[in-house]
Formats: sequence, structure tokens, C-alpha cells
Amino acid sequence: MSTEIWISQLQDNGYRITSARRAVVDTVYGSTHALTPIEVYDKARKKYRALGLVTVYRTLEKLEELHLIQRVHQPIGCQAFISAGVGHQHLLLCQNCGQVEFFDGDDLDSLTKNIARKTGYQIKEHWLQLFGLCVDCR
Amino acid sequence: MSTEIWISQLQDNGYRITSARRAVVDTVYGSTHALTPIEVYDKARKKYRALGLVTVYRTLEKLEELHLIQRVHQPIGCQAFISAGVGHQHLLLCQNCGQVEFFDGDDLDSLTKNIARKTGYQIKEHWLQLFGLCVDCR
DNA sequence: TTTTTATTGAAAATCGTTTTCAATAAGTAT
DNA sequence: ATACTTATTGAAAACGATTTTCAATAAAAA
Ligand SMILES: [Mn+2]
Ligand SMILES: [Mn+2]
Ligand SMILES: [Zn+2]
Ligand SMILES: [Zn+2]
Repeated sequence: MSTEIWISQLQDNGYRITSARRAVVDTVYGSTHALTPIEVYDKARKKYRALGLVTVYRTLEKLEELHLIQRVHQPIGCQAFISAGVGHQHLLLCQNCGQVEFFDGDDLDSLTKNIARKTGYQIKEHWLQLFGLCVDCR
Repeated sequence: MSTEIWISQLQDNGYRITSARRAVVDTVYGSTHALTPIEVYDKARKKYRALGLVTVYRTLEKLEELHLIQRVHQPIGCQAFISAGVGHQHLLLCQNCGQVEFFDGDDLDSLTKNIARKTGYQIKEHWLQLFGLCVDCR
């Protein structure tokens, strides 16, 4: 499990592999914190100085399109990205340090059935996110 | 239950009641769809032509501050607002027409306890949102 | 190596939002 | 009612984030 997985995915989808894209991939892949475009830019430029902010936006766009990263919605803003989890998962965020973890095993079936019955809605999907303090911050 | 409730709330908190604010309140209060600032502006200007977009932003800011409205996060964007529910509630959104409903009675206690145990996090709050098709759209 | 063309970063354009500011009008005191 | 104080207003300018344009470059194919 390394960044080469993402690189191959880009390649397999007809995208060329460049130094700029490697720098962005290296930065975002494996980050334990959600990163905004500017944050990606600042970090990635330490690996590849000539990198342009525009390319960060364009690369994030492609990674999101390939479901390799996902946008993280937070009270402070919704522009940050994190590696996408595999399969059906949800996020757990530390309100202090911004660390992100995935969890699965939520069982919302009886809940959604209930709501569907009460409201008449046909429920297609759900967003669930937990906020709290991580082991280091509690 | 009318817009006068919001008007009083504004008044009680030292804000003056103006035609511009009435137009915004009349537009947002009771809307079954989340509205963006521009959408509020377009609708409210039919009630009060001289209204400025700036005032829409400023009024929404105050309504949010008083917890009378809340921001709605969606895949397409996170700038829209809807009347805030009372107490602990969650949103149910129609993916077709954008209608918003509230629901309560979710019991996530055992889930959060589980996740807390597995991850070591101290969980403080949660976001839960359901998406689907409303009665009219299904 | 040569050729093709996707990708690049700089600069300009655009979009949503915020700030500035002088004029106005809401609420209060007279 | 009238005068007074000051919060509120909308227009214009400023701002920050994102997107578009474009000529130069470099990745991949021939
Ligand atoms: Mn789930
Ligand atoms: Mn809940
Ligand atoms: Zn933490
Ligand atoms: Zn609908």
C-alpha cells in the first residue's frame, strides 16, 4: 500500500505521470489530516518547488473523480480533502488537532426504515460523521 | 407560529426591525427548501425591491447567530440555509427537488460507545443526514 | 529520435463574500 | 409631534478562493 496505487490509477485512466502530480499524491496520500488546496500546495512545494497552485486544484479534482480522495465537511469549512476509505465508511474527526479516522459497522437500517415509514421518503444514502477528541487530545 | 417569532427574537437581541430584514425573514422562514444567499436575494427582492445582497448576507448571519436558521451541507455545496429545527434533530433531503425535512429519534448511543471504545476517541457530537426521494418525487 | 498532445505555471478572469463609507431611517428622548 | 442618536442601509471597492486562458514544456507514442 503506497502512493504507487494512486499513480497507477491515474495512469490507467489515461492521465500522464508528472513531477507535479507525484508531489500532490505524495502529500495527500496517507495524510491523517484533511488538507485544503493551499495546505496541499505548501506541503507539496517542499517536494517540488516549481509546483503551481493551479495544478494542485486540477490534481485534487482528478483524484476526487477517481474516488481516491473525498471532501471533508466541517463546521469551519468544507474545502479539505482526505484519502477516501474503502467501501462504506464514515469519518471521525478530532475537534482539537483535526485528525481524521474512518469507522464502519454502523447499522442505520432500522433507523432509515423508521424514517422512511414516518416521512414517506425513499431513502437512498446517508452521511454520518462523529466529532470528538482523539487519544492524544482528550 | 409566524415570522413574528423571528422578528421578536431579532428585536429582543437589540436589532432594529427594518423592511429589508422583514423581507429576508419572510423569505427564509417557512421555506421547505434550503436557500442560498442569492436565492434569498432574488425571492426577497420581490417583496422589497430596494433590498441589497449585502443585507441578505448580514441578516442571514444574524439569524444563524440566534440559531433561527442553520447551514445545510450537500454534495453540490454548503452555502444554503434552512429554518433551524427545535432541539436535537437531523435533516432528510430530497435529491430530486431539494425539499428538506427534519427527523428526530435517532439513537446513536450504542454506536458512539462502540466507536469510542474501538478508537479511544471521546465523542462529543455527530452529524447525520439522510438523502432520498420525497413523496412527490419517488 | 521525432512527433503528438496532455500538462504545466503565470497571469487574467471570475465568483462568492466581506469591508468601507456616506446617506438613511429606526428607536429613543424631548 | 420633533429632535436626536446611532444602527442599518445599499453602492462600490476590496478581497480570497477558484477557474479559465494561453504559450511553453515535457510525457508518452510512434
Ligand atoms: Mn453508514
Ligand atoms: Mn442525533
Ligand atoms: Zn486530536
Ligand atoms: Zn422531492
